[in-house]
Amino acid sequence: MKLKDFAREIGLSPTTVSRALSGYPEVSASTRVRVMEEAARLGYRPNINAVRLATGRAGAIGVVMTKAGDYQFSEFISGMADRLSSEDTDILITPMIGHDPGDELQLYRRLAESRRVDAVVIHSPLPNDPRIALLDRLKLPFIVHGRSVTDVPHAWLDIDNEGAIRQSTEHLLDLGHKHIALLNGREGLTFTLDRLKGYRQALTDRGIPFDPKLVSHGDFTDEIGFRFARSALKQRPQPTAFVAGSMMTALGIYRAARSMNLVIGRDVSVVAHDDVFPYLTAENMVPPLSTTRSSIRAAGKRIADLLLQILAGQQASDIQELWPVELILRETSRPAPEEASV
Amino acid sequence: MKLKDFAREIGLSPTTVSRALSGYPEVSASTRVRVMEEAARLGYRPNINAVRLATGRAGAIGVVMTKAGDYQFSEFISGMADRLSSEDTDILITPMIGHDPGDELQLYRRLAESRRVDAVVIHSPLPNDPRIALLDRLKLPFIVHGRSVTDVPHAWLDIDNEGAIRQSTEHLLDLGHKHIALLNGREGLTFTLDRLKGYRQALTDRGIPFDPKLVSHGDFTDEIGFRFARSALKQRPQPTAFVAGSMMTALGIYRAARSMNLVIGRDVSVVAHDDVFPYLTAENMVPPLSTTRSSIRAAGKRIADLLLQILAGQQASDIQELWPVELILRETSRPAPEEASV
DNA sequence: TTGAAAGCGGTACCAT
DNA sequence: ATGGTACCGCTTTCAA
Repeated sequence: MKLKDFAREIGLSPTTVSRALSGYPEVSASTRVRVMEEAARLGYRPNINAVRLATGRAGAIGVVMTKAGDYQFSEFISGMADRLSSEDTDILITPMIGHDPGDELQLYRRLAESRRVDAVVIHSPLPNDPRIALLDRLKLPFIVHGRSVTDVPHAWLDIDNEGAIRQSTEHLLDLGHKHIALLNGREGLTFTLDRLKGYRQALTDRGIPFDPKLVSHGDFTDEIGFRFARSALKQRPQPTAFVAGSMMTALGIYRAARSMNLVIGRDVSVVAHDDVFPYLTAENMVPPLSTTRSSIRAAGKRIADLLLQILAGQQASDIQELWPVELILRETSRPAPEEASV
Repeated sequence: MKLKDFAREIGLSPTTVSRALSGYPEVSASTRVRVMEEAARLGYRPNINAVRLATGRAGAIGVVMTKAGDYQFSEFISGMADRLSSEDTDILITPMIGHDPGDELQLYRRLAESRRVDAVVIHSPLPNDPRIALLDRLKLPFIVHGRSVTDVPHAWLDIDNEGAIRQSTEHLLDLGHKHIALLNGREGLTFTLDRLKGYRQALTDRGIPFDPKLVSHGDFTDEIGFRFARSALKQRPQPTAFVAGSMMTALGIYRAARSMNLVIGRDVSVVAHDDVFPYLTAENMVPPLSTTRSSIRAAGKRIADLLLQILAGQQASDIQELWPVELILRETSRPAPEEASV
């Protein structure tokens, strides 16, 4: 059933029906109620494509699937979905084509040109991220999940990566650890740099020298955690503690320690960052893992909310949220073992 | 730039331009080439919403996010995205509202009515799944990832769950295990029933009695794996092997065994089903995990492909794919320990 | 092979 | 408060 038929059916003009259904103020309350009831009864629904063509709105928020196999992705999306379920806005997943950084820019360009999304989310920004400059130029509204360093004013939401890692490192230093390894994210990303900053700051404050051999970069996989932890644990002096970027890398560290007959929480301390996943929880690990915690699901939810605000006219450059991160002590951060002669 | 302007610009009618760009046969080759070149040069792109209104196509495939925190979700979506990146078809994630089964049906109804997707994917079907009957009635094309048991003819793609678990169980029986526990999926789902069937079949074939206390149901989380494994390992006779539904439950079993000072691969054997995740791989576990393997990413890719075929006119009821599952032996499936006096 | 014009199903301006 | 109607930008029938 189309608007015209429906309107005729209930003896009103298409205009009035459209207004009643869209919540315009100039319709009388009684008419509105009647229209809504009739619509429900007769099962009338506006054709979404017609609405979009007429209004110019796409009714969707775009998310580019940057790379395969990011296990944080679904939690984030799920958070967005949570917020958007009450709106008439969908999430549009656009596959990343090719592998060059240039391909990704091309993708955003096409997304903007095809007008199939009203706004997009940018993940894992670089300092001075070219996507930000591009979207600003294309005038496609966006919000950055994470932070960049750029002159282009824009909306962003980030967790306090620097503070989180500083806290973790300080906590381990408090426990007497002198050789603390850091499993950082992919090189070049802003959050990776922020984490390094937090780590170095904590060391500097205590007068502990920075040793680049104790820092690694890479994706958050169990594999990379395992490899780096093993090689780090073979160094002398042996590190007595790890600050891990994610739950997956922490799993790798556990595995590496076991493979070398070291006991987590006794020989080796670990603090990891936990994005909070329903299927793998820090308190359930053996031993329970000390973490800095920040829900990526909550971030997705809030980001959807902020985008809706931007689309409603809110100034994007006014939106900047830095979320604090909570350090939760469990059983993997323990006093450093006595200095052994190695 | 709109079609009209573009057409005027290059001295042709909108009709011809439209046809040239959409690959209609009646346009002369030279005209087509010229139009395409000019379009690229002048940056003309059809407005997607206008196309959709005119054609009635939504240009998107819908996926309902059934529940939060499914770590398989992003791999599957990523596979779909892979196939769709060359098409003008997006993936639309629709958040699940509410928690009743009825809410989900309502959601599909709205999805169909709003015509914002051309087709949908159904996950985790029940035998005789009501969603299938509904979509069939609503005439919204769909494919089932998994299988149902229904009179409604429909497209589906599934892995051979029964065969996979039968193989795993037989393998463990071959190794002399007599008490094999099964960590199955959520109760009532078709794949859960299929897996149980495979397990029981293998036992029956060897004349081993079925013990319901050795079977558990639930989500694929580390937590559930841990809990069930611990309680199973406290039973007498103690199970000497586990067939696990997922990598996450396998992690839980590893953890449970360690917490009871049992050694995986010696005291306790494990075979798990692996959906293949880039961030957590069976060969990297300690010890490397024997698995039945089937890529969920490949399934997503193929499902997108099949949906495109259906949208192109292929008969949905002709599409039924059952994927075999490969058993890969690593170090966690070993001969049963000598019968101990307990 | 090309073009004119009537849809597709709404929204929103301008009247009343 | 309600209605008439010109768009929104493309596709597709029909005619040439």
